[in-house]
Amino acid sequence: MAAKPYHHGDLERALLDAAIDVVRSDGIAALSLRDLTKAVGVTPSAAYRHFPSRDHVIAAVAMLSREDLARHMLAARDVVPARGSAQRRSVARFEAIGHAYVEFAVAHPTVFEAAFTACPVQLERTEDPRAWEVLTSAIDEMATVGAIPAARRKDAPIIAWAGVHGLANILTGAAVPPGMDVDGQIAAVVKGIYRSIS
Amino acid sequence: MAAKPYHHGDLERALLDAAIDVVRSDGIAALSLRDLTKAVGVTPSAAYRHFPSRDHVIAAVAMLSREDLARHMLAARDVVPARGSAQRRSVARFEAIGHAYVEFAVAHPTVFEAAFTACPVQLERTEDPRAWEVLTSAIDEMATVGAIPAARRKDAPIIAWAGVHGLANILTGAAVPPGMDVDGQIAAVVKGIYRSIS
DNA sequence: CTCGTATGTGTACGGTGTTCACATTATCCA
DNA sequence: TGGATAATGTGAACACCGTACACATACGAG
Repeated sequence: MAAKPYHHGDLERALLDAAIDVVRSDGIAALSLRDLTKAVGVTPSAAYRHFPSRDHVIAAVAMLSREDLARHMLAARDVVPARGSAQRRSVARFEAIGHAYVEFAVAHPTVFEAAFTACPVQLERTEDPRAWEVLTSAIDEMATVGAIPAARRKDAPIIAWAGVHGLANILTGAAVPPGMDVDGQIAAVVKGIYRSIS
Repeated sequence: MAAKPYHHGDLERALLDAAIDVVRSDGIAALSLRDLTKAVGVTPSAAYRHFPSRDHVIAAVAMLSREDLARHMLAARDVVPARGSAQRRSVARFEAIGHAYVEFAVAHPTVFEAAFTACPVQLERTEDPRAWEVLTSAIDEMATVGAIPAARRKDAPIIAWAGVHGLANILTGAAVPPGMDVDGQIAAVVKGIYRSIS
């Protein structure tokens, strides 16, 4: 094995992995190109062979974080038991998705923050799962099965999205008193959303 | 008049004003101490006589932005006509507050972003209006007048807050298609919130 | 009037993103 | 197989940033 090959092999992937580590532990604001390249054992300039600017790597980890969130939602949805009526089951799947959204944010606040960070650079989107589509498809399920009235179907996605996204932002914000019943508030909001669209 | 007095007079206020201007035009991320002090006509070090660090001025403009938002909500609430039943009126005031919250975010996205920016420094709060209290007091109004059932009063604040805050975050985020009916979505969410808590 | 204190200046340090000429390695084509 | 050519990493440099510290200046109380 060569002690230090001149070429790294897959520097882009290594930089993104290091970036995700930084985001997980210290948040997206602590992301520095120089630290990343140092962690990977490479010169700062080397990063520019793979990313046009720091904003582009931020955009990349934001997209990866969003996919991570979407995967958590899918996993939570697919784990609800297939018992009960079709209506009750579709509602249970929808509520599982809502819980997963907020719980992911509470469990990994820095990743959630990174996922929706406002970055001046836009990335062409991939084919990976997106949270919005997971949520709307669950709503479509409820609609076709009759768990929510057809008249509510049009506004249901934005109502549901706003509810879970808002709660997630609030709970990941600074001022969350230690004694607060987080699970209770999540349940209240998710139930409230269903009440609003049914 | 002295051309350039050695002492500025009220540098703290001047720095905050300049900071608010920067946030309004370029967002909180573009806030630089050196730019601020240059705009005011003073040396960078001078800022440290009034703020311990850049994070403290960010925290200060965040607080000012939140107060700005709260004032908009109050103004919108106090402008609803005093006609109709007490119940209808309390609901109209509540809905006006919700609309004002989201519309402020859409009209001044950079200020809204600054208002809820996660800053590592905490400021002791002032006696100025706070959005959360404006919203909960409107809910209390509805409850005492009978516009919403007493059983829903406990969870109503977090449901309402999550809804408007989430929608505001979504609409100020990057991907808002140009043809989207923003006003329609605001109305849908505000109506949905009331449906959820009534 | 004088002295202490508040406020602004000048200079400097370490860190950052970014650029560019150059060195090195991989790849492909004759 | 060998040699051009593209891909990738290096090193030094630039401009900018937040911050610290010694010093200069102005205000206010006694």
